[in-house]
Amino acid sequence: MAQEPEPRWLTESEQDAWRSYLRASRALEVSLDRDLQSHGVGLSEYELLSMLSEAPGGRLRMSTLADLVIQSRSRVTHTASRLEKRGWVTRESCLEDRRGVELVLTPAGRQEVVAMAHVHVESVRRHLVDVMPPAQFAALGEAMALVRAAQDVTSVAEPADLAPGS
Amino acid sequence: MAQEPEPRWLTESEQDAWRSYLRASRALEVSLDRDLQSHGVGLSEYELLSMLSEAPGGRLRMSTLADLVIQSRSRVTHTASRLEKRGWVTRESCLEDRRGVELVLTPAGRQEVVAMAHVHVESVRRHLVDVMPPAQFAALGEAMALVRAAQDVTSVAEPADLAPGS
DNA sequence: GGAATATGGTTGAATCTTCAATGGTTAACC
DNA sequence: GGTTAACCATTGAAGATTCAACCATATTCC
Repeated sequence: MAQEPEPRWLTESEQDAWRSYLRASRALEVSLDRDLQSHGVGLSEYELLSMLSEAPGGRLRMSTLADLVIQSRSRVTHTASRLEKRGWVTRESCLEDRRGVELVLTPAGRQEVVAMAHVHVESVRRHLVDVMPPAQFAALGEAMALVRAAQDVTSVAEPADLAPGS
Repeated sequence: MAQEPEPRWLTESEQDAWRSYLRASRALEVSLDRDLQSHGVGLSEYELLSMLSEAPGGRLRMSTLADLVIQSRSRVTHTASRLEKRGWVTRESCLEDRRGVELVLTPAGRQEVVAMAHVHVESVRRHLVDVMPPAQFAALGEAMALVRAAQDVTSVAEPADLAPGS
């Protein structure tokens, strides 16, 4: 309500770095998506299948999955339904917690993920990993790990208070 | 068609860095989006308005805009229509090239962008810039600039041959 | 034990994005 | 000059995502 104080604008070099990040991350996403289209999935669907394939028994609870891939529960529900139609996953209700549902990778699904992984890893190399020296890529990873860590602390007190002024 | 050669899988540390990137970039997008929701726009809409606000005369051709923000022309058309309904932009047909259309920021639109920018820059600082030392952030920017550059060369011969096997 | 609250997941509608097809304009070619 | 090919932007339908409301089960607290 009060007169807004002038924000701390980015310096020119911060601005440059931020723009580079924004544009590159967008372009990267487009490329990775496009390469996966050969298997009829986008990156976010692949991530989901990929997490499943790494989990013991190829099974994971919906909410765990949602947290892992950073997608809303609703989105995971819808995506799971689509993947189920294709015969790549099935749903099973949890034994311990009957509210829960586990998503299970089918044999056909596993076969597909493997095929996708081949395409995907080459894609990630070509568009990201191999475009810079290994040390630089490692540094990129470390910087992004900091970003991720910062997100956590910021949004711990989040699900409840989404209405700053009400 | 031939037996696929085993792909060059990522090493463990490459894998770690890639995962960090993927998760952090997703989480970051969510946070930046959420902070902008207070003004009823997402990051991609803001980007569009922002580009417009920086352009001389607050005007830019649709296709230029699409390239700048890395979105499909169709998406920009639809988004522009929504922004137009809100009174933040108007369309004007080009004088030189009558195929073209220019999107023009209205005074009301400019006022909004300024308000959004205040929120946005603080958001970018909190979630990204200020979570690491300046030198590290600069390095992040440089790495991403390489990614961006690599995209360009990769997709130069792209619009035509999108069907590898047909 | 039982009410109140929190959690897990789904649903359908609204919204946004993608995709393929289209109309209008300009450039290239012969 | 006129045909052909490219480009710009839009359109509408199909597909994906978000949002709010909902049901079922678990947990908390008295």
